[in-house]
Amino acid sequence: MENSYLDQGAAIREVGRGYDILKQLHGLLWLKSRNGEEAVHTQELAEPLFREALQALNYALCIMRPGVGSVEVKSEIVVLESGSPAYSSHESVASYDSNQRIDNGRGKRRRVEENSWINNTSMPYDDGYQWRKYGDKKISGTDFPRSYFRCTYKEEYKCTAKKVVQQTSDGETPSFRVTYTNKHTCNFRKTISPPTSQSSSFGSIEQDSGINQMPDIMPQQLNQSSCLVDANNLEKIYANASMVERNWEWDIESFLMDW
DNA sequence: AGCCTTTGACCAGCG
DNA sequence: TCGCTGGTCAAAGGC
Repeated sequence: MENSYLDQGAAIREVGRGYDILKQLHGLLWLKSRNGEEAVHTQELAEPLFREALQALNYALCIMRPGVGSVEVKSEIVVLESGSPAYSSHESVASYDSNQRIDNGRGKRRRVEENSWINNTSMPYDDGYQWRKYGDKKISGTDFPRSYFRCTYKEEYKCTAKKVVQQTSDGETPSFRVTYTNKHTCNFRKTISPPTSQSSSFGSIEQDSGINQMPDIMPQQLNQSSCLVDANNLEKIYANASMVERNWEWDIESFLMDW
């Protein structure tokens, strides 16, 4: 299979998205180190960003790899907490599933011909998008029911994104196989905006422009912090973080622009 | 009131 | 052709 320019464009966008999220993670690390103490639950904030970045990069790799259908990108995040065993590894496997069947109207099924990919994960329900469950089915040969989700904005924005969550193992860190079908066309995602002099409020659900997304953090996660950082301090920290990253930032961004 | 999940029924693909 | 199975619909109830 030959990649089209459209596919390359999509891949570039996904790589850009992953890069952007990693930048935000870098800012988070600064947030912690500059405050000296555990001012923010860094892990709690960083984890969804890691997952988001991995998902974007996995998807981009799927697009870019020749011979789609055999793509298998494995990546793993291990977050270590001092004084405790490794926080569970988070495994993510993206692949196109050429044998999967999808719907074609009420009850119709056919072999996949459009975009779908699989993500094996231990946290299937928080991927930054809003989903509405529309079905639940016990599948023969499996120990756990399969759940069917569609994008919440299906009607409003004709978003055709869907996902199917199948638990594959139980235990302390249960794993799930999440099959995504179709990319989101609604572009709605949980985001926060950096505080500005005009606004110090955190947290909004806004339409993202595709590449300059802010961290995928819910406002309540910030409010749960034992020591809140006021808006002015946070603004300074964001500014400092972006100064530090400027050295390596240009190389990647110019690459993404030239590619 | 509006959005969500649950759940049984329905329907079409597949062997 | 028929039964099994997986995916979706839609009513009902909950939050």
